[in-house]
Amino acid sequence: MELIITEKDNAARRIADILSGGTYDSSRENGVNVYEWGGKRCVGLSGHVVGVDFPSEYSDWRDVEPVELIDASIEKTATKENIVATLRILSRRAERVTIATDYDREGELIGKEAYDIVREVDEDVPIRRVRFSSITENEVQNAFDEPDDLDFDLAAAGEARQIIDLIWGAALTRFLSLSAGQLGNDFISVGRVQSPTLKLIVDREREIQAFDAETYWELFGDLTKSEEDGDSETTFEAQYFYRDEDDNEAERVWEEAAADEVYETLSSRDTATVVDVNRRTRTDSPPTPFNTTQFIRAASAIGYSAKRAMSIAEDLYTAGYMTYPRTDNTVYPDDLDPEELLDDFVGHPTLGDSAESLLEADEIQPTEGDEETTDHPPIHPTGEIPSRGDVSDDEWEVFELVVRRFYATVADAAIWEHLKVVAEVEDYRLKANGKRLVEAGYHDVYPYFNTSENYVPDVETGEELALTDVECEEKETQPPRRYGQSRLIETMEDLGIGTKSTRHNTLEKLYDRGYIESDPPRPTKLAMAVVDAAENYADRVVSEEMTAQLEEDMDAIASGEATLEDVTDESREMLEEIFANLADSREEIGDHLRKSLKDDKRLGPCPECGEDLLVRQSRHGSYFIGCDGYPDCENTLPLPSTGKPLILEDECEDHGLNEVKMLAGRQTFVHGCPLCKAEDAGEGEILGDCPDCGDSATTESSRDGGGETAEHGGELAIKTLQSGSRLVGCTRYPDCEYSLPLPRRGEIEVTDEHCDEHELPELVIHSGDEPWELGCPICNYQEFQARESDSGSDLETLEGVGAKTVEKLASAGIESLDDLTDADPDAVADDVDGVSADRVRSWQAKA
DNA sequence: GCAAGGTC
Repeated sequence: MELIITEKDNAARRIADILSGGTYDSSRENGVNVYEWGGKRCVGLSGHVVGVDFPSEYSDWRDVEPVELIDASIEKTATKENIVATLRILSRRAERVTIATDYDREGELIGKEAYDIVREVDEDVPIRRVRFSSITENEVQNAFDEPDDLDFDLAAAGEARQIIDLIWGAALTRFLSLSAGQLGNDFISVGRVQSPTLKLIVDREREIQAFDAETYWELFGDLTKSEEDGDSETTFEAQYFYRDEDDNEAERVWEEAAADEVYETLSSRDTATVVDVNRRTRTDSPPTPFNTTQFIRAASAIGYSAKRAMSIAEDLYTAGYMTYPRTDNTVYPDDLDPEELLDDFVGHPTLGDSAESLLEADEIQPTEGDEETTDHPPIHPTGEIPSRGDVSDDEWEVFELVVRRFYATVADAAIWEHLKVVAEVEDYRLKANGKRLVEAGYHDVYPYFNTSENYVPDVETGEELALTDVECEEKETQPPRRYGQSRLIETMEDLGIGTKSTRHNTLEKLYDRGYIESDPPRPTKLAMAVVDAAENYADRVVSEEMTAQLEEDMDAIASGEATLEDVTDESREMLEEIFANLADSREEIGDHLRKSLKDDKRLGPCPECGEDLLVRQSRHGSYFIGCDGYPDCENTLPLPSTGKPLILEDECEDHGLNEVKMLAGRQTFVHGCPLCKAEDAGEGEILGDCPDCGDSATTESSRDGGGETAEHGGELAIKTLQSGSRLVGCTRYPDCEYSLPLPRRGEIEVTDEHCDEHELPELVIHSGDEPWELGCPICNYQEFQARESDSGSDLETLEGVGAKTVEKLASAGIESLDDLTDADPDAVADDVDGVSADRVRSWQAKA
């Protein structure tokens, strides 16, 4: 029996299909698909099925000095146990093993990992390697006709990367996290790829912060050509320009006096003389085939985030509509026949016309990009077309983009005609740039690029044009723009950091770690501090140089010029040096990081004590705003219970607090100034005297001869607790614990109507469509208690048991705590929907 | 609970 191992299930199935001529049987072992035919079995891994890590004695961050990780041993452990187990079982019965993982460095390492697993089971079984760059009949057959051996040097190059990434990443991450006391979920991470990416964002932010706007002026005027018939005329806009010291054309005038002078001259005249007409045609070549980065860029131009674009591409790939979405290749393989692929679209209601028009060309010659790799073909449609009902609108839109990009790569160039007209008024010149799309070429089949024209009429040198509407606009230079996600991914590719499969994930990681926010991403104070610290003490890890050097070293290992040990030893030494310098600065770095973490949570001054108001999280995970002066100042403000708060740059004019946005995926919304919101919600509003300790109560007790509490008379106010729940409580809390419950959601309106009995205002809750009249909070609470005692059940005294659950339990014959303690938990779980046996046991324990 | 790289 021959065992064929591929990198992923999808590849296993397609190879089985090709080699068996479609006659394979499939079965599942340990949840892993196995394809079988004529003495062969084919199984797909899921990328890496083993990973590197330190032995368990290093796993407690506080017990281990980060520097110790540098020389710690490194283990390989199974990360996909079911797949590893399946591989072991299948290897036992194999007489030959063929490794058919992807044809790139990481594929070689994944192949080596499979090799090691097979070797543990069988020392002697022959193991060979096949390589193909696309899973097509030809390529796969050829690869299996000419099998090769695993390239252990290439795999070792990949292993060196794993080791270096782990040691540097883990040691520095732990150092920063420990120095700032940020453990658990909020650790401060550093890595060879994420940190240089973060530095890109931080550097741009520094430029923006250091930017000083400068004022300049630009002048415009309308030129009009009257046609010969005298009836029609054409007006177009022209802009003033001059020659700067380097003899380049410049439009911006930096001095107001100079701008005024030009303005005066231009507006005093009503004609301008054409002094130059320049006409040229420009060829606009069709775009090259999609690699991952260019695909993400194009998808982002039509509104998809990098993450969303990749996720849709993944789905379309799995469904068989397009090729593998993770590729660096921009050159179609020889065995892609463009005509054949176009044929697949002929007759399609929306995609057919373009395909048919492309097929009319005499010769079809696809464009090529600069990068030709062996791993996968550029992203292109497979020729399988989903029906509109099979895919979502988003999926269809992305699919159409991929199809049309393929169309574009086999289409003709477009031709533009540019017409530049220069007209003179005394010594001042005005220019107009016209452009016209003469041949639409590929734009006809790929409508994603801007093809807007700017019409400038045909004029001749010496012609007089009417000059009107001269304007002088005062403008300011703008700071550089933040990188957008797709621009970042492109820049990462240019710098050689990350891979086609990981770049978009790296951005997600930076969001998750609290380093960047919003889109385009803006770095947090923490991010600025982390980059600062790394620049000062470990600048290698925030520089793309580290990757460039690593690539060189990996090439040396792959070619046999160096060994894995040479490279990793040298890397360890460099990190040792870094730690030698870090040792004395631990506290200083920690202080800076901690301060920055606080800055990221700061909203502004507390209105009660002047310290800072900070976003905090309760033990239950809900967010609220608390004062940095706590426990001296107990001021808190509520935040909505949905989403994660993001502090915006905008400040509230009334309170000087930053506004807050709640991030909750599609339900994201701007909450605004939390103090305004709290005031709107009636927060802190005094409703009346406290019945337990207020004036009216005191009056009664004074009749009894007491009365010493008169000056401390408590009042009832609306309060929001840290957990987000609201209540009417006494202002003398904690001395007086009187409280009444309020609903968790909705805005509370305090009306002018008062309850006769309790002299408290009636409340109305606004949530959803219908306002709900809660009435006097005391009456409301009394009614609630009455209902509860009516239900006659003591079950509701259990934590987490509401009226609905009581009803459900009653229908199963459980009407009291006694019934519950006698019941069999499993039987209750069977009878009552949404109640587990464990939950019943926990009730029984409490009861 | 660390990295980056595969894959889902």
